[in-house]
Amino acid sequence: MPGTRLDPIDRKILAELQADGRMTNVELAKRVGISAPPCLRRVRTLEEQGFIRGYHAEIDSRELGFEVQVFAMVGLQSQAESDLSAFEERCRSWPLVRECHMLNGEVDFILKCVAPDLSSFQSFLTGELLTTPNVASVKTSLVIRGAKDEPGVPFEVLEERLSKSA
Amino acid sequence: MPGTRLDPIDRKILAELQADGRMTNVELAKRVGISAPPCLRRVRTLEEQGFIRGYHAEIDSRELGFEVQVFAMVGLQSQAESDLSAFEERCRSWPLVRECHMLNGEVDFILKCVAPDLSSFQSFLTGELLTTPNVASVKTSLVIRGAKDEPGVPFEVLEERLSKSA
DNA sequence: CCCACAGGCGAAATATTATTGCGCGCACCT
DNA sequence: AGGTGCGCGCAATAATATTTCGCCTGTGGG
Repeated sequence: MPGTRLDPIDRKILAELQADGRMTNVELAKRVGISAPPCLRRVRTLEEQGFIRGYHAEIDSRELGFEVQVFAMVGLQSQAESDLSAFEERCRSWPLVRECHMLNGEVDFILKCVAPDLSSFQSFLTGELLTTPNVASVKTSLVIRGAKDEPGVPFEVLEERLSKSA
Repeated sequence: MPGTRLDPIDRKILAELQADGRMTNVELAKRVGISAPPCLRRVRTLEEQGFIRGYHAEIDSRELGFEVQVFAMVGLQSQAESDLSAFEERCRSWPLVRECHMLNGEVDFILKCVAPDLSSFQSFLTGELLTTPNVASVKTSLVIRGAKDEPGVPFEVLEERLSKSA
C-alpha cells in the first residue's frame, strides 16, 4: 500500500527506534508526545506495513574477532538475468559476504565482506569467489579504517524535504 | 580489556540480539538456556564492554522515499593524515553519506550514500562532494538492485572457527 | 583435608512496562 | 442535527524487567 502516508508522529517513532531500537514503549510514547497505547499500536502498524523490517543489536565486529573488512568489485562474463540471479544466490550463501549490490557502470556487483583475518579472506577469495562460474574479474580493496558507519536513513533529510513541499 | 573472553552463552546472546534486538529478556534467557536475571546481567555487561554498541530498528528506506543508493569512490589529492581526517569529518557532516571507509589501493575512500531521488543526489554530488577541498576524483555507481544486506557479523563463521581451535 | 572466598546461578519479591478494553472527542459526510 | 469512523487516553490486567538474597561450585591457601 503505497498510498499509506506517514504523519509526523510516525516519522518521529521511526527516527527514535532507528536511533535506539530497544527503547521502551513508554519512553518512546513520551518522546513522540502521545500516550503508550496508541504509540504501541502505531509501532505494530509500522511493523506490519513493512516500514520497520526488524530490530538488531549492533555488534562490534572487531571486538568479536573480525579484523578485516573488504570491498570486492565483481565483474561477470554474462549479464543475462539468470546469470545475475545465480550470482546473487551464491552471495546469499556466503556468510562472509554481508552485502551484495548490483551496480551500473563497468563493475557488475559490489560486495562488502568481513573476515577474521586476511588469510581467511584470501582463502574465501581464491577458493570461493574466484572459482564461481561466470565471474570474470574481482578487484578487492581492504578497509584501512572506518570513518563513518550509520545504519539506516537520514530522517533529517526527509523532514527537510517534507517541509519544503508543504 | 582484550583479555575478556566470551563464553558460548555470551556468543549466543549476541547472535540472538543481532537477529532480533527487541527480544524480551525472558525470551532471550530461555533461548540461551539460563534464567532471566543472569541473562540480563550478561547483556548489561556486554553493553558496557562495548560488544554491543547499540540497538536499531531496520527501516525500509525505499518505503520512506529514499529511492536511490549510490556508491562513490573518492580519490584525494593529498593523503596527509590531516587531510584524510578533514575529509572524514566532512563525510560525517553529510546526512546522505551513511558510510565512509578508507581503502587501500587506487581509491582513497568509498562512500555509501542514499537520496530521495537522482536529482537530489546529483545536487549533493556537484554542490557538496565535488566542491570539497582536496577531492581529486569521484566515481559514482548507482545501485540497480540489492541482492543481500545483512547487518552485523556472521556468527556461524565465528563458531566454526572456535570449534577448530578447540 | 578443610576452610574462606569469589563468582555465577536461580527463586522470590518488587518495580516497570506491555497490552487490552472501553468510552470520549473530533472531523467528515449526509 | 445525527451518524460514522478514527485515533486518543484512562484504567485495569498481564507480562517483563530488575533487585535482593541465599545456594552451589571451583579455587587457593593453611
